[in-house]
Amino acid sequence: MASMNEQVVPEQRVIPRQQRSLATVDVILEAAAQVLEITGEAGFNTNAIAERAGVGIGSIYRYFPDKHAILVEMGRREMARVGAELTIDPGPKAGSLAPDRQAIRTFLRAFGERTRARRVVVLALLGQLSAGELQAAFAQAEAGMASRSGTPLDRIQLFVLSRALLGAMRAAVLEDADFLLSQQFEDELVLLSRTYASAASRRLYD
Amino acid sequence: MASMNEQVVPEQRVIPRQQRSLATVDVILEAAAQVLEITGEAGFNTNAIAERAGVGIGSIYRYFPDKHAILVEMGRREMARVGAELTIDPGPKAGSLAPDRQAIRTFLRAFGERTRARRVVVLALLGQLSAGELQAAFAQAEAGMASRSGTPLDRIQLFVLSRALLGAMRAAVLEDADFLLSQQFEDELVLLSRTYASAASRRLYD
DNA sequence: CAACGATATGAGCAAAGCTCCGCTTTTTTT
DNA sequence: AAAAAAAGCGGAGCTTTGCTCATATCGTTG
Repeated sequence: MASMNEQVVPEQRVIPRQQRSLATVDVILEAAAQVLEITGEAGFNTNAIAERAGVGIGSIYRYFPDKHAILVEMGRREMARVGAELTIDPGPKAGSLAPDRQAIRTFLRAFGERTRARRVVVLALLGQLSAGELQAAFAQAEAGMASRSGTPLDRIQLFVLSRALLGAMRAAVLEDADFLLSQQFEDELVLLSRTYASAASRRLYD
Repeated sequence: MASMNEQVVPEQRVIPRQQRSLATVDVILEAAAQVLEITGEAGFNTNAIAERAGVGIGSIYRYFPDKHAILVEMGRREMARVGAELTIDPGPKAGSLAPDRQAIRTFLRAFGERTRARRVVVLALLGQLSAGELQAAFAQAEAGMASRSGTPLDRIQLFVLSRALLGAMRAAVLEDADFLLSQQFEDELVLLSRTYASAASRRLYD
Protein backbone atom coordinates (compact mmCIF):
# COMPACT_ATOMS: atom_id res chain seq x y z
CA MET A 1 0.00 0.00 0.00
CA ALA A 2 2.61 2.52 1.04
CA SER A 3 4.86 3.76 -1.65
CA MET A 4 8.54 3.74 -1.04
CA ASN A 5 10.15 6.64 -2.78
CA GLU A 6 7.97 9.70 -2.64
CA GLN A 7 8.85 11.97 0.15
CA VAL A 8 5.75 13.72 1.06
CA VAL A 9 2.30 12.72 0.05
CA PRO A 10 0.29 9.93 1.55
CA GLU A 11 -2.52 8.08 -0.17
CA GLN A 12 -4.38 9.01 -3.31
CA ARG A 13 -3.57 12.67 -3.37
CA VAL A 14 -1.67 14.71 -5.85
CA ILE A 15 2.09 14.44 -5.83
CA PRO A 16 3.53 17.94 -5.78
CA ARG A 17 5.83 18.72 -8.66
CA GLN A 18 6.58 22.35 -8.36
CA GLN A 19 8.68 23.91 -5.64
CA ARG A 20 5.75 26.05 -4.70
CA SER A 21 3.68 23.08 -3.66
CA LEU A 22 6.45 21.49 -1.64
CA ALA A 23 6.73 24.74 0.25
CA THR A 24 2.98 24.74 0.78
CA VAL A 25 3.12 21.31 2.35
CA ASP A 26 5.88 22.45 4.68
CA VAL A 27 3.95 25.53 5.64
CA ILE A 28 0.85 23.46 6.38
CA LEU A 29 2.75 21.02 8.56
CA GLU A 30 4.51 23.76 10.46
CA ALA A 31 1.21 25.58 11.00
CA ALA A 32 -0.39 22.36 12.19
CA ALA A 33 2.36 21.89 14.75
CA GLN A 34 1.95 25.46 15.94
CA VAL A 35 -1.80 25.19 16.23
CA LEU A 36 -1.32 22.05 18.26
CA GLU A 37 1.15 23.75 20.58
CA ILE A 38 -0.88 26.90 21.00
CA THR A 39 -4.45 25.70 21.21
CA GLY A 40 -3.97 22.08 22.16
CA GLU A 41 -5.74 19.11 20.66
CA ALA A 42 -9.12 20.70 21.17
CA GLY A 43 -8.38 23.57 18.83
CA PHE A 44 -6.65 21.40 16.26
CA ASN A 45 -9.00 21.88 13.34
CA THR A 46 -8.47 22.28 9.64
CA ASN A 47 -9.77 25.83 9.48
CA ALA A 48 -7.34 27.00 12.13
CA ILE A 49 -4.48 25.24 10.38
CA ALA A 50 -5.34 26.81 7.04
CA GLU A 51 -5.67 30.25 8.57
CA ARG A 52 -2.39 30.03 10.42
CA ALA A 53 -0.63 28.65 7.37
CA GLY A 54 -2.07 31.44 5.26
CA VAL A 55 -3.46 29.03 2.69
CA GLY A 56 -6.95 28.01 1.66
CA ILE A 57 -8.53 24.95 3.14
CA GLY A 58 -8.60 23.47 -0.32
CA SER A 59 -4.83 23.53 -0.39
CA ILE A 60 -4.71 21.30 2.65
CA TYR A 61 -7.00 18.77 1.06
CA ARG A 62 -5.04 18.85 -2.11
CA TYR A 63 -2.15 17.16 -0.33
CA PHE A 64 -3.76 15.35 2.55
CA PRO A 65 -6.70 12.98 2.16
CA ASP A 66 -8.04 13.93 5.56
CA LYS A 67 -7.16 15.65 8.76
CA HIS A 68 -5.65 12.56 10.34
CA ALA A 69 -3.16 12.28 7.50
CA ILE A 70 -1.68 15.57 8.61
CA LEU A 71 -0.88 14.02 11.96
CA VAL A 72 0.52 10.94 10.29
CA GLU A 73 2.89 12.97 8.17
CA MET A 74 3.90 15.06 11.16
CA GLY A 75 4.67 11.82 12.95
CA ARG A 76 6.64 10.50 10.03
CA ARG A 77 8.83 13.58 9.98
CA GLU A 78 9.20 13.71 13.73
CA MET A 79 10.31 10.09 13.81
CA ALA A 80 12.61 10.63 10.86
CA ARG A 81 14.48 13.13 12.99
CA VAL A 82 14.82 10.62 15.79
CA GLY A 83 15.74 7.88 13.33
CA ALA A 84 18.38 10.09 11.78
CA GLU A 85 20.19 10.34 15.07
CA LEU A 86 20.22 6.57 15.23
CA THR A 87 22.02 6.21 11.92
CA ILE A 88 24.44 8.97 12.70
CA ASP A 89 24.96 7.17 15.98
CA PRO A 90 28.63 6.31 16.49
CA GLY A 91 28.15 2.57 16.23
CA PRO A 92 30.82 0.85 18.30
CA LYS A 93 33.32 -1.12 16.31
CA ALA A 94 34.21 -3.64 18.93
CA GLY A 95 31.61 -6.33 18.34
CA SER A 96 30.50 -6.61 21.93
CA LEU A 97 26.96 -6.35 23.22
CA ALA A 98 27.36 -2.60 23.15
CA PRO A 99 25.20 -1.81 20.12
CA ASP A 100 21.94 -2.33 22.04
CA ARG A 101 22.79 -0.12 24.86
CA GLN A 102 24.12 2.62 22.68
CA ALA A 103 21.10 2.49 20.40
CA ILE A 104 18.65 2.50 23.25
CA ARG A 105 20.35 5.42 24.89
CA THR A 106 20.57 7.38 21.69
CA PHE A 107 16.98 6.67 20.82
CA LEU A 108 15.72 7.56 24.25
CA ARG A 109 17.67 10.79 24.35
CA ALA A 110 16.55 11.85 20.91
CA PHE A 111 13.00 11.00 21.91
CA GLY A 112 13.35 13.02 25.08
CA GLU A 113 14.76 15.98 23.23
CA ARG A 114 11.90 16.09 20.76
CA THR A 115 9.49 15.83 23.63
CA ARG A 116 11.05 18.81 25.31
CA ALA A 117 11.08 20.82 22.11
CA ARG A 118 7.57 19.94 20.99
CA ARG A 119 5.85 18.40 23.94
CA VAL A 120 2.26 18.72 22.78
CA VAL A 121 3.09 17.52 19.31
CA VAL A 122 4.80 14.37 20.52
CA LEU A 123 1.99 13.73 22.96
CA ALA A 124 -0.62 14.04 20.26
CA LEU A 125 1.33 11.82 17.92
CA LEU A 126 1.81 9.07 20.48
CA GLY A 127 -1.81 9.34 21.50
CA GLN A 128 -3.42 9.56 18.10
CA LEU A 129 -1.29 7.50 15.79
CA SER A 130 -2.11 3.84 15.50
CA ALA A 131 0.42 1.14 16.12
CA GLY A 132 0.81 0.51 12.44
CA GLU A 133 1.38 4.14 11.72
CA LEU A 134 4.14 4.32 14.30
CA GLN A 135 5.54 0.95 13.42
CA ALA A 136 7.35 2.03 10.29
CA ALA A 137 9.11 4.72 12.24
CA PHE A 138 10.38 2.24 14.76
CA ALA A 139 11.25 -0.39 12.19
CA GLN A 140 14.72 1.04 12.02
CA ALA A 141 15.32 0.67 15.71
CA GLU A 142 13.88 -2.83 15.62
CA ALA A 143 16.17 -3.84 12.80
CA GLY A 144 19.05 -2.60 14.88
CA MET A 145 18.11 -4.91 17.68
CA ALA A 146 17.68 -7.83 15.31
CA SER A 147 21.10 -7.46 13.76
CA ARG A 148 22.80 -7.46 17.10
CA SER A 149 25.82 -9.60 17.26
CA GLY A 150 25.59 -12.58 19.59
CA THR A 151 21.88 -12.92 20.33
CA PRO A 152 19.61 -14.44 17.71
CA LEU A 153 16.00 -13.81 18.67
CA ASP A 154 12.99 -15.21 16.89
CA ARG A 155 10.17 -13.00 15.69
CA ILE A 156 8.06 -13.29 18.82
CA GLN A 157 10.99 -12.48 21.06
CA LEU A 158 11.91 -9.54 18.89
CA PHE A 159 8.34 -8.34 19.03
CA VAL A 160 8.22 -8.60 22.80
CA LEU A 161 11.50 -6.78 23.24
CA SER A 162 10.80 -3.91 20.89
CA ARG A 163 7.21 -3.35 22.00
CA ALA A 164 8.15 -3.59 25.66
CA LEU A 165 10.81 -0.91 25.27
CA LEU A 166 8.52 1.24 23.18
CA GLY A 167 5.72 0.77 25.67
CA ALA A 168 7.84 1.96 28.56
CA MET A 169 9.08 4.99 26.65
CA ARG A 170 5.63 5.78 25.35
CA ALA A 171 4.11 5.59 28.79
CA ALA A 172 6.83 7.78 30.24
CA VAL A 173 6.09 10.48 27.69
CA LEU A 174 2.31 10.20 27.85
CA GLU A 175 2.18 10.11 31.62
CA ASP A 176 4.65 12.95 31.85
CA ALA A 177 7.05 10.97 34.01
CA ASP A 178 9.55 13.20 35.74
CA PHE A 179 12.31 10.64 35.20
CA LEU A 180 12.00 10.54 31.41
CA LEU A 181 15.41 12.08 30.90
CA SER A 182 17.03 10.62 33.99
CA GLN A 183 20.07 8.40 33.98
CA GLN A 184 18.31 5.68 35.92
CA PHE A 185 15.47 5.37 33.45
CA GLU A 186 17.99 4.81 30.69
CA ASP A 187 19.80 2.28 32.79
CA GLU A 188 16.62 0.39 33.54
CA LEU A 189 15.65 0.14 29.89
CA VAL A 190 19.11 -1.06 28.98
CA LEU A 191 18.97 -3.57 31.80
CA LEU A 192 15.59 -4.82 30.67
CA SER A 193 16.81 -5.24 27.15
CA ARG A 194 20.03 -6.92 28.16
CA THR A 195 18.62 -9.40 30.64
CA TYR A 196 15.71 -10.41 28.47
CA ALA A 197 17.70 -10.73 25.27
CA SER A 198 20.27 -12.82 27.01
CA ALA A 199 17.77 -15.21 28.59
CA ALA A 200 15.51 -15.33 25.55
CA SER A 201 18.29 -16.27 23.17
CA ARG A 202 19.03 -19.20 25.44
CA ARG A 203 15.32 -19.92 25.92
CA LEU A 204 15.49 -20.12 29.68
CA TYR A 205 11.80 -20.56 30.29
CA ASP A 206 11.20 -21.46 33.89
CA MET B 1 -11.76 14.40 40.47
CA ALA B 2 -13.00 10.87 40.12
CA SER B 3 -15.54 9.71 42.61
CA MET B 4 -14.98 6.43 44.32
CA ASN B 5 -18.23 4.79 45.09
CA GLU B 6 -20.78 5.38 42.37
CA GLN B 7 -20.93 2.61 39.91
CA VAL B 8 -21.93 4.17 36.73
CA VAL B 9 -21.80 7.83 36.01
CA PRO B 10 -18.70 9.75 35.17
CA GLU B 11 -18.14 13.47 35.71
CA GLN B 12 -20.67 16.14 36.50
CA ARG B 13 -23.72 14.35 35.24
CA VAL B 14 -26.78 13.22 37.05
CA ILE B 15 -26.55 10.18 39.25
CA PRO B 16 -29.36 7.82 38.34
CA ARG B 17 -31.70 6.95 41.17
CA GLN B 18 -34.40 4.91 39.63
CA GLN B 19 -33.97 1.46 38.16
CA ARG B 20 -35.22 2.75 34.85
CA SER B 21 -32.24 5.00 34.44
CA LEU B 22 -29.73 2.31 35.33
CA ALA B 23 -31.28 0.18 32.64
CA THR B 24 -31.01 3.08 30.22
CA VAL B 25 -27.30 3.38 30.86
CA ASP B 26 -26.86 -0.32 30.24
CA VAL B 27 -28.85 -0.14 27.04
CA ILE B 28 -26.78 2.78 25.82
CA LEU B 29 -23.49 1.04 26.53
CA GLU B 30 -24.58 -2.18 24.89
CA ALA B 31 -25.81 -0.26 21.86
CA ALA B 32 -22.51 1.60 21.69
CA ALA B 33 -20.60 -1.67 21.66
CA GLN B 34 -22.83 -3.04 18.92
CA VAL B 35 -22.50 0.07 16.79
CA LEU B 36 -18.76 -0.21 17.15
CA GLU B 37 -18.77 -3.85 16.14
CA ILE B 38 -21.12 -3.38 13.21
CA THR B 39 -20.07 -0.10 11.66
CA GLY B 40 -16.56 0.27 13.00
CA GLU B 41 -15.02 3.37 14.48
CA ALA B 42 -16.07 5.47 11.51
CA GLY B 43 -19.76 4.92 12.17
CA PHE B 44 -19.45 5.34 15.89
CA ASN B 45 -21.56 8.47 16.38
CA THR B 46 -24.03 9.51 19.02
CA ASN B 47 -27.05 9.49 16.74
CA ALA B 48 -26.41 5.92 15.69
CA ILE B 49 -25.97 4.86 19.30
CA ALA B 50 -29.20 6.53 20.35
CA GLU B 51 -31.11 5.02 17.48
CA ARG B 52 -29.81 1.53 18.13
CA ALA B 53 -30.44 1.89 21.85
CA GLY B 54 -33.96 3.06 21.14
CA VAL B 55 -33.53 6.18 23.26
CA GLY B 56 -33.38 9.87 22.52
CA ILE B 57 -30.04 11.54 22.07
CA GLY B 58 -30.79 13.62 25.12
CA SER B 59 -30.83 10.52 27.25
CA ILE B 60 -27.25 9.79 26.32
CA TYR B 61 -26.15 13.23 27.35
CA ARG B 62 -28.02 12.96 30.57
CA TYR B 63 -25.57 10.29 31.72
CA PHE B 64 -22.46 10.97 29.74
CA PRO B 65 -20.80 14.38 29.53
CA ASP B 66 -19.61 13.70 26.02
CA LYS B 67 -19.13 10.97 23.49
CA HIS B 68 -15.70 10.03 24.71
CA ALA B 69 -17.07 9.32 28.16
CA ILE B 70 -19.08 6.49 26.65
CA LEU B 71 -15.86 4.86 25.55
CA VAL B 72 -14.28 5.47 28.93
CA GLU B 73 -17.15 3.76 30.71
CA MET B 74 -17.07 0.90 28.25
CA GLY B 75 -13.38 0.56 28.99
CA ARG B 76 -13.97 0.66 32.71
CA ARG B 77 -16.47 -2.18 32.49
CA GLU B 78 -14.34 -4.21 30.08
CA MET B 79 -11.34 -3.90 32.38
CA ALA B 80 -13.43 -4.69 35.42
CA ARG B 81 -14.16 -8.05 33.82
CA VAL B 82 -10.48 -8.70 33.30
CA GLY B 83 -9.65 -7.42 36.76
CA ALA B 84 -12.27 -9.69 38.28
CA GLU B 85 -10.49 -12.73 36.94
CA LEU B 86 -7.32 -11.51 38.56
CA THR B 87 -8.85 -11.38 42.02
CA ILE B 88 -10.56 -14.72 41.61
CA ASP B 89 -7.18 -15.96 40.50
CA PRO B 90 -6.05 -18.92 42.63
CA GLY B 91 -3.12 -17.13 44.25
CA PRO B 92 -0.46 -19.68 45.09
CA LYS B 93 0.17 -20.15 48.77
CA ALA B 94 3.76 -21.25 48.59
CA GLY B 95 5.64 -17.95 48.71
CA SER B 96 7.80 -18.56 45.70
CA LEU B 97 8.18 -16.32 42.68
CA ALA B 98 5.00 -17.83 41.33
CA PRO B 99 2.61 -14.92 41.90
CA ASP B 100 4.01 -12.94 38.97
CA ARG B 101 3.81 -15.67 36.50
CA GLN B 102 0.36 -16.70 37.49
CA ALA B 103 -0.91 -13.13 37.42
CA ILE B 104 0.65 -12.42 34.07
CA ARG B 105 -0.78 -15.57 32.58
CA THR B 106 -4.22 -14.98 34.00
CA PHE B 107 -4.22 -11.39 32.90
CA LEU B 108 -3.03 -12.19 29.42
CA ARG B 109 -5.58 -14.93 28.97
CA ALA B 110 -8.45 -12.82 30.20
CA PHE B 111 -7.27 -10.06 27.91
CA GLY B 112 -7.09 -12.43 24.99
CA GLU B 113 -10.54 -13.78 25.67
CA ARG B 114 -12.14 -10.35 25.71
CA THR B 115 -10.33 -9.54 22.50
CA ARG B 116 -11.77 -12.61 20.86
CA ALA B 117 -15.26 -11.84 22.11
CA ARG B 118 -15.29 -8.14 21.30
CA ARG B 119 -12.35 -7.50 19.04
CA VAL B 120 -13.36 -4.12 17.67
CA VAL B 121 -14.37 -2.86 21.07
CA VAL B 122 -11.08 -3.77 22.69
CA LEU B 123 -9.22 -2.32 19.73
CA ALA B 124 -11.07 0.96 19.98
CA LEU B 125 -10.54 1.12 23.72
CA LEU B 126 -6.81 0.50 23.50
CA GLY B 127 -6.53 2.96 20.66
CA GLN B 128 -8.69 5.75 21.98
CA LEU B 129 -8.31 5.71 25.72
CA SER B 130 -5.51 7.75 27.16
CA ALA B 131 -2.83 6.32 29.39
CA GLY B 132 -4.42 7.82 32.45
CA GLU B 133 -7.81 6.41 31.56
CA LEU B 134 -6.38 2.94 31.24
CA GLN B 135 -4.06 3.30 34.17
CA ALA B 136 -6.66 2.82 36.88
CA ALA B 137 -7.70 -0.42 35.29
CA PHE B 138 -4.17 -1.72 35.39
CA ALA B 139 -3.41 -0.39 38.84
CA GLN B 140 -4.57 -3.69 40.27
CA ALA B 141 -2.13 -5.70 38.24
CA GLU B 142 0.64 -3.27 39.09
CA ALA B 143 -0.06 -3.54 42.79
CA GLY B 144 0.22 -7.27 42.40
CA MET B 145 3.70 -6.95 40.99
CA ALA B 146 4.73 -4.55 43.74
CA SER B 147 3.69 -6.84 46.54
CA ARG B 148 5.66 -9.73 45.16
CA SER B 149 7.58 -11.57 47.77
CA GLY B 150 11.35 -11.37 47.42
CA THR B 151 11.96 -8.54 45.00
CA PRO B 152 11.59 -4.96 46.17
CA LEU B 153 11.52 -2.62 43.20
CA ASP B 154 11.60 1.15 43.33
CA ARG B 155 9.01 3.27 41.57
CA ILE B 156 10.94 3.68 38.35
CA GLN B 157 11.62 -0.02 38.10
CA LEU B 158 8.00 -0.78 38.77
CA PHE B 159 6.98 1.69 36.12
CA VAL B 160 9.33 0.16 33.58
CA LEU B 161 8.16 -3.36 34.30
CA SER B 162 4.44 -2.70 34.22
CA ARG B 163 4.52 -0.44 31.18
CA ALA B 164 6.80 -2.78 29.31
CA LEU B 165 4.46 -5.70 29.85
CA LEU B 166 1.42 -3.61 29.04
CA GLY B 167 3.16 -2.25 25.95
CA ALA B 168 3.86 -5.71 24.61
CA MET B 169 0.30 -6.90 25.24
CA ARG B 170 -1.19 -3.73 23.84
CA ALA B 171 0.89 -3.96 20.70
CA ALA B 172 -0.01 -7.62 20.23
CA VAL B 173 -3.70 -6.76 20.32
CA LEU B 174 -3.49 -3.61 18.22
CA GLU B 175 -1.29 -5.18 15.60
CA ASP B 176 -3.40 -8.28 15.54
CA ALA B 177 -0.49 -10.57 16.31
CA ASP B 178 -1.28 -14.18 15.53
CA PHE B 179 0.60 -15.34 18.62
CA LEU B 180 -1.48 -13.33 21.09
CA LEU B 181 -2.94 -16.44 22.66
CA SER B 182 0.05 -18.68 22.11
CA GLN B 183 1.95 -20.43 24.85
CA GLN B 184 5.24 -18.92 23.75
CA PHE B 185 4.03 -15.36 24.00
CA GLU B 186 2.98 -16.01 27.57
CA ASP B 187 6.31 -17.61 28.30
CA GLU B 188 8.22 -14.67 26.84
CA LEU B 189 6.33 -12.14 28.94
CA VAL B 190 6.89 -14.16 32.06
CA LEU B 191 10.55 -14.49 31.16
CA LEU B 192 10.84 -10.76 30.60
CA SER B 193 9.23 -10.04 33.91
CA ARG B 194 11.29 -12.58 35.79
CA THR B 195 14.70 -11.71 34.40
CA TYR B 196 14.21 -7.98 34.72
CA ALA B 197 12.73 -8.06 38.21
CA SER B 198 15.53 -10.27 39.40
CA ALA B 199 18.30 -8.12 37.97
CA ALA B 200 16.63 -4.83 38.84
CA SER B 201 16.14 -5.72 42.47
CA ARG B 202 19.85 -6.36 42.65
CA ARG B 203 20.63 -3.28 40.55
CA LEU B 204 22.91 -5.07 38.15
CA TYR B 205 23.50 -2.16 35.83
CA ASP B 206 26.24 -2.98 33.41
C1' DC C 1 -54.47 12.66 44.08
C1' DA C 2 -51.56 16.56 44.11
C1' DA C 3 -47.16 18.06 43.50
C1' DC C 4 -42.53 17.77 42.55
C1' DG C 5 -38.32 15.72 41.28
C1' DA C 6 -36.42 12.36 38.06
C1' DT C 7 -36.34 10.73 33.46
C1' DA C 8 -36.99 10.97 28.43
C1' DT C 9 -37.33 13.27 23.96
C1' DG C 10 -35.85 15.13 19.44
C1' DA C 11 -35.81 19.41 16.74
C1' DG C 12 -32.35 22.21 15.85
C1' DC C 13 -27.92 24.93 16.73
C1' DA C 14 -22.97 25.37 16.13
C1' DA C 15 -18.76 23.70 14.78
C1' DA C 16 -15.85 21.16 11.94
C1' DG C 17 -14.48 18.13 8.06
C1' DC C 18 -14.37 18.24 3.45
C1' DT C 19 -15.91 19.21 -1.76
C1' DC C 20 -16.35 21.82 -5.79
C1' DC C 21 -15.34 24.77 -9.18
C1' DG C 22 -13.56 28.99 -10.77
C1' DC C 23 -9.30 31.64 -10.77
C1' DT C 24 -4.06 32.26 -10.95
C1' DT C 25 0.54 30.72 -11.72
C1' DT C 26 3.90 27.75 -13.83
C1' DT C 27 5.42 24.73 -17.35
C1' DT C 28 5.26 22.87 -21.88
C1' DT C 29 4.38 23.11 -26.72
C1' DT C 30 4.55 25.02 -31.20
C1' DA D 1 6.79 34.61 -27.61
C1' DA D 2 2.22 33.28 -27.79
C1' DA D 3 -0.87 29.75 -26.84
C1' DA D 4 -2.24 25.80 -24.58
C1' DA D 5 -2.02 22.63 -20.94
C1' DA D 6 -1.00 21.40 -16.43
C1' DA D 7 -0.38 22.38 -11.73
C1' DG D 8 -1.55 25.03 -7.85
C1' DC D 9 -4.70 27.86 -5.01
C1' DG D 10 -8.87 29.64 -2.55
C1' DG D 11 -12.98 29.89 0.07
C1' DA D 12 -18.12 29.74 -0.09
C1' DG D 13 -20.87 26.45 1.34
C1' DC D 14 -22.59 21.43 1.76
C1' DT D 15 -22.84 17.71 5.09
C1' DT D 16 -22.10 15.45 9.08
C1' DT D 17 -22.02 15.20 13.92
C1' DG D 18 -21.57 16.47 18.68
C1' DC D 19 -24.43 18.42 21.81
C1' DT D 20 -28.24 21.77 24.08
C1' DC D 21 -32.62 23.02 25.60
C1' DA D 22 -37.47 23.54 25.95
C1' DT D 23 -41.03 20.48 26.60
C1' DA D 24 -43.39 16.35 27.98
C1' DT D 25 -43.99 12.05 30.68
C1' DC D 26 -43.08 8.96 34.60
C1' DG D 27 -42.56 7.72 39.53
C1' DT D 28 -42.71 8.68 44.28
C1' DT D 29 -43.98 10.62 48.39
C1' DG D 30 -47.12 12.78 51.80
